[in-house]
Amino acid sequence: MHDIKSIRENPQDFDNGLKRRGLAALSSEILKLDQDWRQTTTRLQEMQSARNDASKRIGQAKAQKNDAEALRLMGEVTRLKDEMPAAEQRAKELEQTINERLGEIPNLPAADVPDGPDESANKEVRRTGQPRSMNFAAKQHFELGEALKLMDFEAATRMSGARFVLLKAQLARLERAIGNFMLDLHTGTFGYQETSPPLLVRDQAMFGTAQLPKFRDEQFGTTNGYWLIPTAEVSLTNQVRETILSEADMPLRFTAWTPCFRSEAGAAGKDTRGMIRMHQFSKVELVSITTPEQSQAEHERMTSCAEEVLKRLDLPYRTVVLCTGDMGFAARKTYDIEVWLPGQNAYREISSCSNCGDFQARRMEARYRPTGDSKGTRFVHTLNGSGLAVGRTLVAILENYQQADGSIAIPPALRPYMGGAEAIAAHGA
RNA sequence: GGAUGGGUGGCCGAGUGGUUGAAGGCACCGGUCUUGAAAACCGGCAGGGGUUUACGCCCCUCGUGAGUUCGAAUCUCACCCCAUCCGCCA
Repeated sequence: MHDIKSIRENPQDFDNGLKRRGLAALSSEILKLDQDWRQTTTRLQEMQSARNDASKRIGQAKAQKNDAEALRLMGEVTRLKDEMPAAEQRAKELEQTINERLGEIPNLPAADVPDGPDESANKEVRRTGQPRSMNFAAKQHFELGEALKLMDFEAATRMSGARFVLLKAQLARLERAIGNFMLDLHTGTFGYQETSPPLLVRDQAMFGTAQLPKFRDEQFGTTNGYWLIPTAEVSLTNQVRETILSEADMPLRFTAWTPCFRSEAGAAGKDTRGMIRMHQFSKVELVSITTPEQSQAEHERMTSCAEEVLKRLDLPYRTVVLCTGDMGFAARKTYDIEVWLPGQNAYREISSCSNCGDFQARRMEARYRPTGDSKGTRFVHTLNGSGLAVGRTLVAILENYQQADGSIAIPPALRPYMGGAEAIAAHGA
């Protein structure tokens, strides 16, 4: 949500930001509504003030038994009140319209975000690790998983339809190992607080992190008004909704390993094979709540925390900064981390780390009180990142650690979580 | 699902029609005292918005929205949320 005051003060900056995102200018339309609202409000407040004043004097007149004066004042108030309802209604309508419009406008890109229309304009900022050379043709993860008889798309489809998968035995355990490994790293080494949050949330929470109102179609909802979280970002970030924190509390760092649910509306035909794009997947999420001064450094830190997972798993990856046209709705700047998938011969997104600035905080009313200042509050900054997508990490391990015979080596960092096993043996071996 | 109780400032908690935006406590900020800290004491301290060059002035907010009234945190209605007990249940 944008600050109407900053639009008033810098309409040109606002429109420029939208333009960088490929959107039309909106400031003049918004400001026209705003001006109308302010005029209406000022007029209404004058009437309210006059009414309050007269009411007070009625009380005084009655106390002094001056019934004539009281009666006269009552008449005055009655006359005043004739005009008030219309102004009240008008002000309310305008306010609602403005809020609806503002709620559907995405965050503005940070100054150092490269301009561009789509992912082709994203900029690689670093490349880490070398794709392993294989003396055989690399297979894709679903070929490997199905050959192992441990990845069952058919059974999943029979009960749930497309975009679901059922993992078995060593692969099911591998998923658990990955999740545990990531949580241990982020809590133990990086100081994130492990959290086990609700997976069903209300409208307000989804509005807070900006899945609503614009992306309703991409969510799963229950028949009685709950939403299934599309990412733990929703639950973790909304922890601070409608609160006023102390500056000393920050930064707050939370992590959670949860299932995520996405309808994948609009993704028809994309990534239909395999488990790259599922209706349900698990992810370890990182969320930080910071002061405005801290958020930029925290963004770099968070990205490096996510990267560390890939380093420890010895998976090659590259980090890109998304261009203005490819960023998500709430982000002011985003790094994507893309892991190398030899079976696809491509880098594929495995993490997305975003600094949302105060955009979500405004929607959630998440504020803090600066130290040494007992008066006044400021909005916090919120950041979120995958640390990492667990399903896609499993995909990456399968493809990068595949052996000629179809078995999968287990990365050393995960072996303690796999009962010491060094490989997932080929079926029938 | 049934029954009851309840939603007040950062937190706890008074307050049932009239200068109450709200006692008291805690927290926080400033000060006195102290070698320093703590304690004690003194003072300050809700949020949002409009308007103003500024000082300031004004409006709104006691879950939300309607209503009664000259006037509502206080009365009425609807809704939302929370708690407890019962039922069901992992």
